[in-house]
Amino acid sequence: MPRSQRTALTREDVLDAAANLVAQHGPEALTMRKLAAELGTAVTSIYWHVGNRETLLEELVTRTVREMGAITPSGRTPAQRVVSIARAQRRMLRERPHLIAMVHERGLTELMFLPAQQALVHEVHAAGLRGARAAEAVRAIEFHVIGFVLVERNRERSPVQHPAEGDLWTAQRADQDPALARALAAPPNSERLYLTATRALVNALLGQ
Amino acid sequence: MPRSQRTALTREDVLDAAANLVAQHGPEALTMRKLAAELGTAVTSIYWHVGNRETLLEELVTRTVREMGAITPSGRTPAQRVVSIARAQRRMLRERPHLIAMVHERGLTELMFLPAQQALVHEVHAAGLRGARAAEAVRAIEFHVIGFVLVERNRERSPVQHPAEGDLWTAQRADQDPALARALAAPPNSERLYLTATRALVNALLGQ
DNA sequence: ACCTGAACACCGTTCAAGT
DNA sequence: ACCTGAACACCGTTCAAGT
Repeated sequence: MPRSQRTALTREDVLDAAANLVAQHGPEALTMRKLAAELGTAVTSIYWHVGNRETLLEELVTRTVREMGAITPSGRTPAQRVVSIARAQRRMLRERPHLIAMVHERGLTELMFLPAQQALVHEVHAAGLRGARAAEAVRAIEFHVIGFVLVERNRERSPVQHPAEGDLWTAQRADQDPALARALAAPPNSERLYLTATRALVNALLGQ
Repeated sequence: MPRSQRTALTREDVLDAAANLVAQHGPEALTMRKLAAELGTAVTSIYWHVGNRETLLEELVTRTVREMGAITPSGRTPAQRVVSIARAQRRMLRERPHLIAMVHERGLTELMFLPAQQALVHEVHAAGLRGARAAEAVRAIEFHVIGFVLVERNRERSPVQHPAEGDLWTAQRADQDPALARALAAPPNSERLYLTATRALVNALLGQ
């Protein structure tokens, strides 16, 4: 949908159109020529507004980092509140896969997670951890959350597996445990797995 | 270093040169023209041997998957052996960052991890878990290992953080805990963090 | 201040032609 | 069976020129 010709092209117009392209089809779909076509202008006017492709992407990343912020923990115990933070983060991350991937690539994950990190510090403190030990717990949780979402995304994007998942697991291979073989042959229930793993880790770290 | 002109170019020559380029500078450094220059041939002879760029990368990925295999757990208890598997995997993954990233992108992580997965099943079984519960434990550990390495890589590749890490954390923000603030301001000790997090998770999952 | 087309140096890929 | 150069359709970017 080309933009109305009535008003002059603005930097915001360019950024919005670019964000749209990236959100829908990923950064590789953002070519300067496609973007120009989308906006109904010459390729070169884009350069006037945003410099070049790299700074354009950079700007989209900065926007995303700014947007990710509000964290409101819920639950009675510190452990429950930490788990609620972890779940909220996963949800937010999964809503913007392409943009988040770009934030990752540019090494701004840390900055993006600062608000959540502060909330985690608060909870870990409430659970009685202090100093270096508290810091390690916070980081272990952060790595877990981000790592899980990365792995999850990865699996979802993946094309058909070379050997289909089911073929890899037979009862013989699973030490004669057919139920185990069946469970490993099926795709994992990420929601449930995330909750189990998060709870296990948090409980172990907070020592409860 | 251009290859000797004495013998005919083989498919292996092409793959080796490509693997070198990718291992050193990442897949974006692999252009057909650079590769041809490296091999001292015309761009188009590469096509005769390997089809096109995509199948060339595909072949490198297949090689990498094949190479990652041998896992020999060590330790007395199942929990210790699981931790030893997790550590070995992290080491192997960190040795081939670019190639591993390509395996991830193509969704072959699962296949690559099958041998390790079988070892994990064995240990989880030895710890007394069965059926769906055992499967979930295995998967939680796998997600943890892969996720951790992904996050770690991510942080290492990252350029200078927009606000330097130290600036983000002051004692006020850390609930009046200077030691905590100091720990969060410094870059994490990944080795130690990995061990702590892995042990916490494994112990919680195996119920020991 | 904003927009334009032409031109440049790169890509991956195809193809007809050579040996 | 293997290799070649020419040509095509794409890129991002620069620049002098327009209004």
